[in-house]
Amino acid sequence: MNENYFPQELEKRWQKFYEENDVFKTTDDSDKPKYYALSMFPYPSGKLHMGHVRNYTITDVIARFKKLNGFNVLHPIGWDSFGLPAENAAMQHGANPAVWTDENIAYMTGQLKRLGISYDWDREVTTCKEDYYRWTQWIFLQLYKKGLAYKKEAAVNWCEKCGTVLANEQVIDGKCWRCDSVVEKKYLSQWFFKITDYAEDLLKDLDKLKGWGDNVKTMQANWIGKSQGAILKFKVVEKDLEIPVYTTRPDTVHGITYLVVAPEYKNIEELTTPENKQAVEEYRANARKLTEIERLSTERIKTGVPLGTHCINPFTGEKFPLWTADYALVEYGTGAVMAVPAHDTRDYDFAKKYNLPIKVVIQNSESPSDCSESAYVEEGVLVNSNEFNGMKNTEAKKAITQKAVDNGYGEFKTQYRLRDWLISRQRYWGAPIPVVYCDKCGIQPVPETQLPVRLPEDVDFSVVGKSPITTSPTFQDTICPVCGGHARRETDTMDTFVCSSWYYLRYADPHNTNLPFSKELVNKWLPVDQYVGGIEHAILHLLYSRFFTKALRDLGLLDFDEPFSNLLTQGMVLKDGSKMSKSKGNTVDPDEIFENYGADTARLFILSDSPPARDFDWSDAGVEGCYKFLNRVWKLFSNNQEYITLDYKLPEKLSKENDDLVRVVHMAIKSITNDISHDFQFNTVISRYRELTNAIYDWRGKKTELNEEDKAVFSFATTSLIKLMSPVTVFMADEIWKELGSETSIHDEKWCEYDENLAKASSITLVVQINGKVKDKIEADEGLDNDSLKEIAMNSQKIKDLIEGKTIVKTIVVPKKLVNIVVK
RNA sequence: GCCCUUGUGGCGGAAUCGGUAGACGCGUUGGACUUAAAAUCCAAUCGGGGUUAUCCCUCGGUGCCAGUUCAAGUCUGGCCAAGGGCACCA
Repeated sequence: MNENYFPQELEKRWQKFYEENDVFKTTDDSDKPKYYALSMFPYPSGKLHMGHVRNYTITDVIARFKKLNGFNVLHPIGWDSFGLPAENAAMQHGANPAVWTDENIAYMTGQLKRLGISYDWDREVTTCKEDYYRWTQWIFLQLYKKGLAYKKEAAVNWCEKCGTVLANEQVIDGKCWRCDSVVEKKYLSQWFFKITDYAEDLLKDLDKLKGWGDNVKTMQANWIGKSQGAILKFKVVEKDLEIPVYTTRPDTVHGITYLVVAPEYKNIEELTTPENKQAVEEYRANARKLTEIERLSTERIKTGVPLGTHCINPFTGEKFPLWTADYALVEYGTGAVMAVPAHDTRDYDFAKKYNLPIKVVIQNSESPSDCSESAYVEEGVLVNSNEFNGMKNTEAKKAITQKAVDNGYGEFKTQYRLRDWLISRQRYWGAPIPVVYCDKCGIQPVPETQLPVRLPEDVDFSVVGKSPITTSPTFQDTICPVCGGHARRETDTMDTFVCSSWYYLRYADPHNTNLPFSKELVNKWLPVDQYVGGIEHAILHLLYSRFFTKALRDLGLLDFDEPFSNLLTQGMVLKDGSKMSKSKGNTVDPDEIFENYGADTARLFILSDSPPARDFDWSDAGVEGCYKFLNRVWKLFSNNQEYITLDYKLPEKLSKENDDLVRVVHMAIKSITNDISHDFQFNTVISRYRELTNAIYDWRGKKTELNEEDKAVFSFATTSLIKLMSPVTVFMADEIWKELGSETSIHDEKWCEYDENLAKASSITLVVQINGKVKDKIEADEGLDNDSLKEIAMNSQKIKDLIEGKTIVKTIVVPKKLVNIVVK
């Protein structure tokens, strides 16, 4: 064994060995219980960054730990490989996106292997390959048949820079999630998935996700945005029309003083009188020009114009005017709002500005407000509300809605904020949407037998302002599957989030050529036992995947409701207090770390300083410290190889110091096992490695000669240490194991077991408190009962002096730990 | 405005049940080895005060203010700050 640790040489050797011997292959037929560990698959951007390293190392340690504990572990990887960067690179360098993507995948695959992640590469899934995207298209067709995929004209989010539409989830603060440019509204006919059909399911089933953090669950709940209220219908005086509004405050219905429709409201022209037409047209044109950001700004002063027409309040018979204002949103509720200025702050501001009446209908009985200064939005009792006067407003919500239901001008209504998922993209590098447009038959799905609809290669990537796919001379012209006549292919491709919404299912059955996956295999491996990835996917990917799982369940393709039982959202990797990014120039290249210190040091360090869920601050000194520690472990073995054997036998009876070391080992096994299995607290796991190493060094330092008993104890301690470290420092562990004479890999060993009786010190430190303050510490035997502990405490000279002349009120004894004497 | 998360030394962070606050590491300081440096090893390291025959004693201390308790980083109530999410959603 080399005296010194040379990770560069040994890691390369082991990597080659693992690859040649296919050691991480997972079989479907095993008696062992299954465990599915999954990292969010990467976009093949070119190189791994430290966030990847952290993500994959965490999952790898979990996978390896489960394998050592007797599970049949599925730990796959793949590539989320459709998307804009490949296309942009193609435009800039004239390269084909497929070639660019393949090169990146090849390089990053090499990095993952260097990092020592135990993937079953046989199950690798690449979303841009035909054998994958044909099934993405197939799933689209199943959703289409079920009515869950549809095309409609709508105001959609348009990113000019990316040249495509975006889903609501991809618009962050009015800006594109990818390129940060301001998003505009456009009216376009686009493909949607009907995720809103699952709004209630997606919300309700969050309760089933015990293994998810509350932060992610509340983010999803907020996004789904359920609210309960009523639809109330108001007759228009001047026209034979009815305007339905959605409200969560039917209790305030007697306080309506005007009604607002959105500028894009469908009947707005009909509702406008000739005298008001010009002003309304101008207002609407203006509203159209505003960006989403301007329009949604809460600081902006509310504006609007009257339409000239009126509605009747069926509860009071009162007539009130109709207005249009852009604070009413066409896409939420019915696009119309009943305005109760007295009890809604937005309506209040608007009414003040335009001198509209304010009518109080809810009051706090103790301190009535006339709403001359501000709206009263708290709970209270109804006034000016006919038969409902005196009723609590919480009860009135129900009673008033019921009256509307009974009289045919209203209904109870649950409303969600969630919108349908816009999946069309006007881009080349994605899975083509498998439909054609026939001049006679209209929209027709491509028959399953004709899948995949291949991406054309005869395209011009240099075009500006349209998708390269439209430049193909061969792609668009096709034949209608129904009538055989001329048809055009859809040129939009699918959002890459469609591809990533089912990849975790494909891993269960990656080579299936008849179906995306067999029901049997997907039910066997899923749900994912542990999913690990970044918090940035809290809504996007995780919500879409949950939707897909539910939709595929309803299609009869699988039998579970939720795809991911446990979710670990890892924190960001920071350097100097901010997120590592190329623009800030504070990135650390994993290759450099592999080169200088080896992958084991990288793995150890990325787990060592923070718990996985928290942000991790990269420090060069920390890397150095981990490298030193590995050297220390290495030397423990290289300097003592002659005393360490794998087939040692611990004698029954041990000397005191040997017994102590054995106990330290058992304690380490216990705490490491607990820390990994409970919260994946790898930072404390690594602390235990260091403590155990320190304890072994201390023990060794006291011995010049080792007798047979010593050698057995030393062997037990050192081999336990390296086994405990093996999920983290994978190469070093295998190398040392081999040097110790093993024919088989340390990764095929069983996890260390501990004896509860030995996993504690042979003596205890009895803490003696007076009035809750520590006054003395006394070494005592481990097995003493409470009375004996009390006696020991009372016999302490120090304690005797301190309680001299005082009255003992009572004495509390915590078994094996503490005596507290309460004195006056 | 609403919701979630987090507040512990110079720093990252430990601390099953309420029971020794600061494990482990980084950094710093001192020492050993060395011609010297690096590496390595040893020791010290929350703050104030006392005594300094360096071993103790004592007080304070986990964002702030109260409370419960023999005992609170941990439980309860009320605040404050930071990070994140949602938001003219009717």
